[in-house]
Amino acid sequence: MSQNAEIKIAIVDDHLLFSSSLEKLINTFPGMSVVFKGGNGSDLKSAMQNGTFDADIVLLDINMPVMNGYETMDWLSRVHPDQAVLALTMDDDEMAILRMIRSGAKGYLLKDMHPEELEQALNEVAQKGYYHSEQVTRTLINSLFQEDEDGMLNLKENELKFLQLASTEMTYKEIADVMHLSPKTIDGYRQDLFQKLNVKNRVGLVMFGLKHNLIKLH
Amino acid sequence: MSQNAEIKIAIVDDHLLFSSSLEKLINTFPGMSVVFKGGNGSDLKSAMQNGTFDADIVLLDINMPVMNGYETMDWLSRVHPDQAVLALTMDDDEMAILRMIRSGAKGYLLKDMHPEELEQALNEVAQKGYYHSEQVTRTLINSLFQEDEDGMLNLKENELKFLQLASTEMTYKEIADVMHLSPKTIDGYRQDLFQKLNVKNRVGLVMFGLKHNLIKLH
DNA sequence: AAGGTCAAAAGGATTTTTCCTGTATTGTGA
DNA sequence: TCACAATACAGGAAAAATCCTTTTGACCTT
Repeated sequence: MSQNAEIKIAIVDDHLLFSSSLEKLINTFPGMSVVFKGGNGSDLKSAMQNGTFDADIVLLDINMPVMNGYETMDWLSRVHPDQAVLALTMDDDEMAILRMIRSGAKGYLLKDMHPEELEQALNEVAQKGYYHSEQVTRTLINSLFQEDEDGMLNLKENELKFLQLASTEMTYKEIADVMHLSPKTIDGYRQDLFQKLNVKNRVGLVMFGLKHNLIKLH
Repeated sequence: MSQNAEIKIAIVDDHLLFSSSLEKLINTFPGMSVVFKGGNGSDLKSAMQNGTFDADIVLLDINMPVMNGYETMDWLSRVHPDQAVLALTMDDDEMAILRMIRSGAKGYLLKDMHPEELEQALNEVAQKGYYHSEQVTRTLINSLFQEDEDGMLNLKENELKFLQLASTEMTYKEIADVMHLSPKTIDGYRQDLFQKLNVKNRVGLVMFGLKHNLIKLH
């Protein structure tokens, strides 16, 4: 992206009204234009695989159906590690921010930000390669002082799956069946997670999972 | 609002990026313009009490801090019953829709709608006084065939309080203490709610409460 | 080969949740 | 006043969840 060329933006967000509106807004920013809109990660993936895709910056929503922001970010950092991506979401949840940054996002934006800040963010990413708002920076610094926060992110495959099943009405025995594991193993996961996430019971587990977007509201 | 005058729109949404973007979009619709933006119900209330407010249609988000869509709608239908309001939100939750319609909203829009549909909705409300998308209409018709849906809304004071406490890590005995009731009474509430809401256990209760905005994510 | 780590699983016990049925009290309309 | 519904509460028991400690087997390191 040379200094004088237009900055080309892609928007990936399942709320059509939002992405269409955002497109209008961005098109009013000098030197920028929206060249792609998609409703989920799969749309973006298809476009990139078609070869028709050519955006400098991807604005990526986190909460989407089909292929959400995390999955999309993971895929991008594997297949197109140089693609600049700005995560764009409603909540300033600490783990969500950390997870996206870790997966290679160049910045993290909140939907209640000021439009001017968006313009600034897009320009900075185009020039400097990254952008972090005060808000996000504060969150990141915060996390440095929480040594245990680290353990929270690192849920293993099975622990995450269990966590998600724990938010259904299944008994642990039924969860064990579904996961093809012994009820005693499930009990082990449960116990580990209680300690790791600092909760007292299954309800605490569910609330934690929802708060940190590990569980969807079925 | 005469036939040839501009339709004046107010947007109430806590996500500044969204409301600013939406403003740009709406301003591209012929014969419409945004005359007010607010971040929550209180902003709207202040503006209307100042007398400076003059919008034909209010686009009202439901999930907002400080004064949310429900509270705002209730206030509006008391103090300004003739103000046309379109609820605008992310989720197509049945109870949310019913609650807004009941409070007097002229229509219910989803944030993943097509921009053209928004234009159509705004025009219809300006002319006919109401707008209901197929999606919402379907939901409403649906609710007619669910006789018990009504019972869902009608949670008694204590049942609601219990439901909210059930989403904490307290045991039922502790909940009983907090509510100054016998554990056996709490057990009664639990049993009634399980049946009324058609869930199997406490996790189901919590998920139901969250889905229908009876419980907040602490 | 010995030692260490890790995931899966088990034994065994306690607490909590869940279920079903039944009672006492109170207010309310016929 | 009597019947009825609603609410708070109780007894008793089965099922599920929770807790704590150990074992097993696979894999890796030294």
